[in-house]
Amino acid sequence: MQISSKFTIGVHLLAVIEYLGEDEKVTSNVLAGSIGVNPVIVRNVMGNLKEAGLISISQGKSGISLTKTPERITFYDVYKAVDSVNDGGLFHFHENPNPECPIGRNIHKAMDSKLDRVQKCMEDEMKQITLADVMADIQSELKKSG
Amino acid sequence: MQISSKFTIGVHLLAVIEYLGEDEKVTSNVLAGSIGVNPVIVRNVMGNLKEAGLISISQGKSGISLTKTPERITFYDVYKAVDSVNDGGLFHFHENPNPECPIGRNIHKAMDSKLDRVQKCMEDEMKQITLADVMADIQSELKKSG
DNA sequence: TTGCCTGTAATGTGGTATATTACAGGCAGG
DNA sequence: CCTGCCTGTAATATACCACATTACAGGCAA
Repeated sequence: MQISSKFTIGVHLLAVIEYLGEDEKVTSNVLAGSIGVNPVIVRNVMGNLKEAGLISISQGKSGISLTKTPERITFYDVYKAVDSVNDGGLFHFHENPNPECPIGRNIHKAMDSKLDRVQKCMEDEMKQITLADVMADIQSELKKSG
Repeated sequence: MQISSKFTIGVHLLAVIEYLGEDEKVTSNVLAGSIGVNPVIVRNVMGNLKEAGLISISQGKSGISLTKTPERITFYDVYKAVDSVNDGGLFHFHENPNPECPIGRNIHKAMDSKLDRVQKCMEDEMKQITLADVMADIQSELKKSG
């Protein structure tokens, strides 16, 4: 299993908006071209990011733009915005443990808090990484390879 | 997306072995009965755990038993044993970023190390949680509700 | 008012998780 | 020795989900 590519698509999308945003009109087709996925996927992710208040969308000259500075947009923001992990949580628990069995009856209670702890740890780490970090790495790559 | 239930099945399975192991012969059918999944799934997970050196399997009186104490079996051990996350990593990266685009050309390099960091953080947390912790919670639940 | 752009629905498709059946091989215990 | 349960594993079915694709309605801008 893997976390949906909507997450990396979301980050990519924000990076392009930040990079081109000032000079060029950014549309879902431009974004789809850079990301290499269907424009409809982009529009859906765009919608998620807009709902989450990370971008604003207009059809005017500006097109799509960030509502915050890259320093204030974290991986966690994007991850939550695009619903990378559904309500059931990161871990898929087997659904029919046997209530007749002492273990089966209690395994959920015994494990849930621990799994939450693991998931929260991952999410906290995502809060530490920002779009600005990604932009910095991209800039340094661009400087290297021209 | 979610991490395969093979992981929680694996932990459940180990818990049952630890709980019944001394008194009763534990077979894949017994385990499947407690876990509520098909015996073949159990046998596959059993195979994974055996390869990882967490359990030993015999057809004798003892049936299946742990090779380590519960204190020395971590969530991470089980997670790795059952291949919860495939080689591509926890995050599914979109596969065709456009090399013509300065962002598309560098997004992978810019994000990969950060995503690895997040995944590693999760895995490190899993190393902190042992089968003994789960058994303790189950025991305390059993004490409560009889 | 014309044209691009977004929003969204409907449908297709491939991949993956789990279930299920079937059967070969092996060790255990009588 | 041989019978029977148990493991290991392959083959197949099914259901679900991610992503692709087409289509079209509505809106804002020039």
